[in-house]
Amino acid sequence: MPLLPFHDLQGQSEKNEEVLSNGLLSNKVPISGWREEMVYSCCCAKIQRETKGKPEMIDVSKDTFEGTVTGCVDYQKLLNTAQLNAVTHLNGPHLVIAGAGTGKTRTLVFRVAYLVEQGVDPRSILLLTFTRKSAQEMMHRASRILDNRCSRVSGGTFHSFGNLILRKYAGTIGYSNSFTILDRTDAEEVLAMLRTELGFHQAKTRFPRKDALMNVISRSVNTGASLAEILARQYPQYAHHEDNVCKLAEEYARYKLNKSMMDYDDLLSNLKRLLEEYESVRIRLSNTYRYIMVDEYQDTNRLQAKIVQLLASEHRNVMVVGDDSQSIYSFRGANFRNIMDFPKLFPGTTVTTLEQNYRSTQPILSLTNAIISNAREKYSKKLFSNLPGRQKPWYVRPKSQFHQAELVCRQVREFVRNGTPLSDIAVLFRSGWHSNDLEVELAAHRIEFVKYGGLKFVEAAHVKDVLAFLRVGFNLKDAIAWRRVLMLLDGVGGATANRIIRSIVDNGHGYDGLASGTFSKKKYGEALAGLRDLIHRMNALELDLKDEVRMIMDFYNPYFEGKYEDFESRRNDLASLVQIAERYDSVEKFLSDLTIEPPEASRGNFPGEASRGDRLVLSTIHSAKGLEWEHVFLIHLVDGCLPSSYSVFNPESLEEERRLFYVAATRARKSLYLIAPRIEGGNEYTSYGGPSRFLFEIRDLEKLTQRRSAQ
DNA sequence: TAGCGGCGTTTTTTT
DNA sequence: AACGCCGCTA
Repeated sequence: MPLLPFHDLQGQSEKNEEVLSNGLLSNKVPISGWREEMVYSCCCAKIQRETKGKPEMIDVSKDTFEGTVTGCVDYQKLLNTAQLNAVTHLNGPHLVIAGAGTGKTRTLVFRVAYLVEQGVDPRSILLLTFTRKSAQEMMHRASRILDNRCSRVSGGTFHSFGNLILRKYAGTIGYSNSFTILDRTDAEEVLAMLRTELGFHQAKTRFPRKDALMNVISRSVNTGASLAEILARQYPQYAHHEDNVCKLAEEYARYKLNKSMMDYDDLLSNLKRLLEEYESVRIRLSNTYRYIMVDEYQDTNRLQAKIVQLLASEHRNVMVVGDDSQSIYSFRGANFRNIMDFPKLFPGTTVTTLEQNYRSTQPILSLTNAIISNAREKYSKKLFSNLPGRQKPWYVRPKSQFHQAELVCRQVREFVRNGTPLSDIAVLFRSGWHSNDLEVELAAHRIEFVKYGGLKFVEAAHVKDVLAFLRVGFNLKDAIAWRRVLMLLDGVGGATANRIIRSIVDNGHGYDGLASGTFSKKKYGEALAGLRDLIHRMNALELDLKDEVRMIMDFYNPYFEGKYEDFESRRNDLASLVQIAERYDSVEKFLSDLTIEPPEASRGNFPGEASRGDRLVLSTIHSAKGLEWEHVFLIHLVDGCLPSSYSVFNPESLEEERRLFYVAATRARKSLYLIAPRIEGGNEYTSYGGPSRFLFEIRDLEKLTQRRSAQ
């Protein structure tokens, strides 16, 4: 079953529960749960509880607690002073600066429980997190501390929240509520089309490429800076195209509105516009969500901050949590200074700083402190740990990438032999493809793994093909999906696709435009008729989504086999897609979820059930955010990889690369491997070969790490 | 004019 | 693996 992140409050207030204007419930409903009957015996990792007479062991190592049979959660015993201070903060703005591993999530989880225990309606708590998964996990953990009421908290990402609200209020801002969502590639495609249509591509001097255009426009939306400013700062070589870039941006906005499409940024900017321009909506939403919490606040941008401010306008109950040292999303317009500006946005903010680390041993912490101490700008926190363990991080320099892979495989096996589950070991790297050679080696050693980050399976061409069929059925005007579908047909290229789309969308013929006389005589006429038939069948009946997808697969199959040489291996992804579709009953939710919050595993891993097994974790550092493992390998610690060669000419992005290194190293609980292979084949631009400059700059590297030969 | 296949280049990170 | 560029063919 798809876990839908938000519970919608409107009209759902339950009997016996009246939500008062302060967000508290007037009647506390007696909880029917295990809490009253549990017999507990608490130890470090497990407690035994008894539900209706059946004993059951549950692992609460992350949220160990000692409840009393009748009473409440004993917060004082379970939290340190700083955490307790944040958790029991009730009203007004509050900022939590939480260093890596200091119990940030734990604090949020307990605060949810605390609020609920104080009688706050869980549905009026809005928990905005970086991924849907972390929201779910937090609610789950809160449910275990208190009871099931906690699972009714509203939670998810800014984008999914935007989608939820906009599906309801699209009409208010002049949009159709059956809008489709463009992912990054789709959005760039639109820009490329418009650029050609406006004739900008044949300018005397080179006009920006589609990805650069998207960067500029997106950055402007997310930071509030003008296109001109961003062009001047980031792309001075295109500054003279300013007028046309502005025209293109306007055209792009108009196009999306006309065609009922929103890109990722629109989910935020339209939400902001809705809240800003329609007071009654703002008041209603603000009264619905009386307690707002934002996780990973260091990675939010100005637009998101503004949304939080508007949502909180009626009560100012906002708690944000973050760590400026872990800000790694500046390419999305985030700025670590945002977190420091929070008190300015909300005068009267109180602050808690969490400094005791509960994750890593002191030797690991000493190294990570040394890494971040080289940051140009930071707000000082001094992390300390009381965890036992004297093992220093290892520093290894294998002879080649191959030796690096060998080393990891061997060491992983060793850990497994000593009883560590594979899933408690991770290999982290800067870019998706850095693990390519390792993946081959792992397969040879028969070590199973899941990979996070890099090319996601929803981004694979064949999966996008299938989704495009659903999209044109859902939103007739989705020209990008039309293009994709039409160009599958023999004899149809970009130009013909455009003509057909014009007939469907602009001439108002609708789906019957596919069968118009001009096209039916062409060699693709028959294929078009088949397509029209498919869409009619899809939309006419009350079909299950699953059946729609099956029909699409049947139609698509011959094109699929013709288009991809390796179609046999790609078929797995399509099977996964069908599996996921089975969990949904609405096309809209299926499409939105896949676009906004796709299954996080990459292509080739079966998303969903299959990924639950005990597997080694491979992940980009970005995707490893917020997670931790017993043993962590950091591979490709080579200049040009980390820091990325793209960042080395810009001091600010270089600083961010250092924070990335810091985030990666702070994921480890017991052991950490820094691996810097000698890499052949670098050029003067990438400057591959040497160990990362971030290693050289650590003053006591020799003391803080142990050298180890790769053999 | 449009479609299409071949070839070389290039890969940051993500909602 | 995907994109841009080029030249061949209908």
